[in-house]
Amino acid sequence: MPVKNPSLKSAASSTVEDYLERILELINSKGYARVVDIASALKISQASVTNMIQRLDTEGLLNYEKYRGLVLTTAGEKLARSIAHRHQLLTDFLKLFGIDDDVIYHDVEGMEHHISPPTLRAIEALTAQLRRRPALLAKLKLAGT
Amino acid sequence: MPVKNPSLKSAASSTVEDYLERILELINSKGYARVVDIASALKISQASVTNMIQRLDTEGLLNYEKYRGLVLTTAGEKLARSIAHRHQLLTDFLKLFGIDDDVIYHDVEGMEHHISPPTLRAIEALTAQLRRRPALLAKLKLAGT
DNA sequence: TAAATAAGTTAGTTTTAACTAACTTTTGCA
DNA sequence: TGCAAAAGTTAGTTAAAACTAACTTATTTA
Ligand SMILES: [Mn+2]
Ligand SMILES: [Mn+2]
Ligand SMILES: [Mn+2]
Ligand SMILES: [Mn+2]
Repeated sequence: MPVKNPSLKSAASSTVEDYLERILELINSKGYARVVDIASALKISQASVTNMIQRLDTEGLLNYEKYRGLVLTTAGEKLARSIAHRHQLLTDFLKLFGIDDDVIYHDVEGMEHHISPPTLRAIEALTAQLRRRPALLAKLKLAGT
Repeated sequence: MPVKNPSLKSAASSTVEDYLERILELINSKGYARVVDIASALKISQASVTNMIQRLDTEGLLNYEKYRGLVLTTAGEKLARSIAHRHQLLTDFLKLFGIDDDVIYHDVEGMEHHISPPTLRAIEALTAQLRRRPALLAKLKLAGT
């Protein structure tokens, strides 16, 4: 079921979003993103990664030099950052409830691609409010046992 | 990106979940689910629906008699109900924030397939608590302008 | 610095879930 | 009752995104 995702300006597919997210993460943590590391982070083959990188280059989200390496373009970095930010907000929200980190990661990794800006803003504001209400959160955690 | 969804006993794909959800909805509203109505609800071709119905029959989620009609099996109905319930809980949650109905529907339709039971329980409990705190909700709605 | 290993690429294949076109069955109505 | 329209089915095609196998380029190390 190809559900269109209008949540970000340049409507990228879930797949593209996950690649960009991983690439930015690798650049932030080690300074560069190699094919082999992207592949291992996404648990897919290097061949698939090469293929996608070439596509992202074509789409202007990164510049790629064969066999050498890649850098995100301004557009690519901006998009990657918004994807990472959305992931973080959703994670922060779910962390309020004492859900297992693995479960949170799994759920966020799937749902993030389907959250529109209005919904994300609501969740962000809600998270901020809930953080100021430990009593309410305590009640919720009890309910979850 | 084939993200496995362990959120329901018999791990059905997002696609299967959407079909079952539509089928149950049609049965609830008009008493039966025809190929042509499932197709129009999901905005896909009748041929695709026929194909999926045959698959769901094979998988034991419904009984299908060619050219005649279908009924959900006990397993199929149980699964469909849990899918519908999850959809409802997520909708109830997002309705708290004054998000447009269209946006809510779109987001829920996508994210529902990636919400694990613990996350769903947390959201359910949170919704119940927030309903008792109109002041907090009012504050959130202001933030969203 | 040459051989071995690691990394990256290409070509072709697979899977899933759509699609269209042509056909069959059922239903509704003159 | 029979025929046209609606509904449903089949067969073959397409597209996205994965895969494997074989190949090329780069890096490491003896
Ligand atoms: Mn993510
Ligand atoms: Mn993701
Ligand atoms: Mn739904
Ligand atoms: Mn859905």
